[in-house]
Amino acid sequence: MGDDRLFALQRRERVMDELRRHGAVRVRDLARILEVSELTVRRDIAALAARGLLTRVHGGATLPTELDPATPAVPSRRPRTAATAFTIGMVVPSLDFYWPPIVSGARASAAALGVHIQLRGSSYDQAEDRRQISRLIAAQQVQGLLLAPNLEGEGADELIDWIGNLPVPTILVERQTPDWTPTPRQLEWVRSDHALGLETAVRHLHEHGHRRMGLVLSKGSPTSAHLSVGWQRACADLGLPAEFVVRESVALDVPGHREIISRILERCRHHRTTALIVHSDPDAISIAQYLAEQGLSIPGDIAMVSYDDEVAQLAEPAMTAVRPSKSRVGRVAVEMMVARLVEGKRRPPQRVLILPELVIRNSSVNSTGQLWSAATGDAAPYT
Amino acid sequence: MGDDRLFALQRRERVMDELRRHGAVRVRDLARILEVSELTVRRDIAALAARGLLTRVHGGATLPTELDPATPAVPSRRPRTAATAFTIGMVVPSLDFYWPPIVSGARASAAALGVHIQLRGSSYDQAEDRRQISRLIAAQQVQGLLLAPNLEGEGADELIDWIGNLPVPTILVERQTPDWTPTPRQLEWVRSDHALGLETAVRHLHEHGHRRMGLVLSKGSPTSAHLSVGWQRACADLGLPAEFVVRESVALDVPGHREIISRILERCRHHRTTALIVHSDPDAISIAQYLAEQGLSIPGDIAMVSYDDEVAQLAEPAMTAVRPSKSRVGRVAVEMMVARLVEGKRRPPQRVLILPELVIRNSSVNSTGQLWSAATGDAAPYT
DNA sequence: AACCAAACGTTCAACTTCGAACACAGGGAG
DNA sequence: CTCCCTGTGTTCGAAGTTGAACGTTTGGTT
Repeated sequence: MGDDRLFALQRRERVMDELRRHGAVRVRDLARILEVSELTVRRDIAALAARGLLTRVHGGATLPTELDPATPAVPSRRPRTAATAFTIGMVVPSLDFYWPPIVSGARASAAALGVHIQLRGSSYDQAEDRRQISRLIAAQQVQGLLLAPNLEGEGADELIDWIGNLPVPTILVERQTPDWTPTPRQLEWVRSDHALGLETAVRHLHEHGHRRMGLVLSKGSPTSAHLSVGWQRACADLGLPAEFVVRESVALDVPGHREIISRILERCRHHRTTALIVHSDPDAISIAQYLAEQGLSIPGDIAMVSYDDEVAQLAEPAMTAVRPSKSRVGRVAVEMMVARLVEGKRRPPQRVLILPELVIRNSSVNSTGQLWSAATGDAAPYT
Repeated sequence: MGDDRLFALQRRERVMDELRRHGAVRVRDLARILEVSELTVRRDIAALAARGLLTRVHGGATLPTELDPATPAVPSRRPRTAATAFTIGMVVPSLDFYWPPIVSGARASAAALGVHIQLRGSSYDQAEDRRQISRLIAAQQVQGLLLAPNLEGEGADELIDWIGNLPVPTILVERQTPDWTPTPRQLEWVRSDHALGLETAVRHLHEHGHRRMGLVLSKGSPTSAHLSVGWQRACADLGLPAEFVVRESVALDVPGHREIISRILERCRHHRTTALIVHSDPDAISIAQYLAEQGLSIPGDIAMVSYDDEVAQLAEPAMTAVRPSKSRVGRVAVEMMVARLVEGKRRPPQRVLILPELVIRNSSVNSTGQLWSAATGDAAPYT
């Protein structure tokens, strides 16, 4: 095709381009610029308007607007279900550990917004992640994907690239990409700010006089990396030694957990450590139980803060814990996806951090302090 | 006849905008501002009133009210979630530079959600920030605050602490605190990811073969710090020299801008620089103009990318630009605040990054590339 | 209560834009 | 090669938009 005329589709793309640049376009101007008749331009505009990409006005078109007289004045009752009832695919690495609150938050939000969720469990394995995602795509049933693939190890970059080129929009959940991704659009994500959560714990203990702390991390959890970052940052800021880190699971069901805990306490004595931050409630409870057996008091001899707050309140004494709001992560993920599906490419990519809360109970400050803290808790700035 | 008159729909948007800004409008004033007859304004107002977007009154119109005699007593009106009609205070450092799109995004979102916005202009000065914020608090009229204080220089930490202890919830807009803040709750914020935006520009130029680039930053803009971060990061990742950075404003209204530009081009020649990224469209346009005068072609001799995309499309050639969606920042800020006000303390703090888009025009790749880009644009993952 | 100026609505006219009908060109399938 | 479909252009009556003129209503003032 030797002539420089554009294909219809290209021309419409240019119309949208002009529109985005100027906010409004005039049929007459477009006809001149594109070197086609005004009627053709009108037909283009009509086609684009039919897809809701712009709003027709007498003489041209503007960016889509609520004032569009073509859309019914009062959508009145249900702006919800009318929205073509989206189905969102969700692939999480585990269905019985860490993820249930996230999934349930997502489900609740989906129900409220009138969309469906197709859930797939994967393992913490990239090949399995891909298989599950491919199946969802192949079924042609989902308009968007919430993913939590394994991004550690070798194939991470390639996997990110693959995800970014899937034919439906994707949002990563509890995962973070490098800032810049080589994908057509920058990937979106929503995750808990675990680093900040851990920092909050360290500073809480620091405020109550502790100067030597230890950190016990669950082995093999993707959360550990973030916790480690927060630990380093907090210790650096506060001028604390950051070397006391143990990477061992010590929950009651781990064989040999008593020996590991015993070694940890050995280190505590040696370093004069007065506080421990423990990832995962079961591990914290296990340590608390061992301490009790040894006749050591919490928080008198050792203060403890647990990270996760699933069952921390069941410990004896009730355990101060950092609580990342997992259900909120699921909820925000669904809300973001619905917004993306409704608004399409007009919506710029977003990335959201959900900040964990510190729930102060009795394992970190003695109960008089607890009372005080509860009192001021109620007097917090707003309700 | 370059008809610069607005379309009817745009005019009506302006009417709604004025209305949101002032709470009420007069037919006479609108006719003068919009440069149409009063009759036309009346017709617009009548049309908007018919959709329930405003209430007609003798002489003009006001925001919709239940007292509107035109509306029947049937409560089948819009989704007036405003059972409690929140008022949100907003303090921005400037009312005529950078901030108007953010404010207007916030206003539109507020109107959609049925809340009011009280706007205060400050300067880029902490004392003035405090005064404006204090006034809003003292008036007892606002239930929440969107703030963009100056957090550079001495008193930043103290100011953050002060803000965190205000008696109403606050959200920072286009500002970021240190990760951890010593406030009762961690501060929330929403901001453009300018660093990522700049990184996108660098990588775009890198993809098209440029290996030596320069960065021109507006002097004294709070955005510059972020841009500098993105520049360092991108150059480090790509293995490019990162030393060519100029911190001078070179817009046409800066005295001596020609000398500065001339020195910049001198450096370009010396370093064999083939691409420039320029913060702020006016500065980029100014440089483009100078290049044209010198007989240098864009992008042939020097490729250019502008940062901000306010007027980049008006340059000759139309300028490739990074566009941070400012209106979206305002919109998300209001949505976050309303969510916070509705949900109270149950809602964990959130922090949101809005990612800028790269708008590829003709100053960075030659126009054959444009055709290609338009064609593949249609094949984008989703619509 | 009477009055007046401003605001409003109706009607008509000038002008612009829209779209239906028909004609024509070009590429792909049979 | 022909047929057919899609996309495009021209013409012309229909429909939409705006503003001037003028009579009517409204809100406030004397």
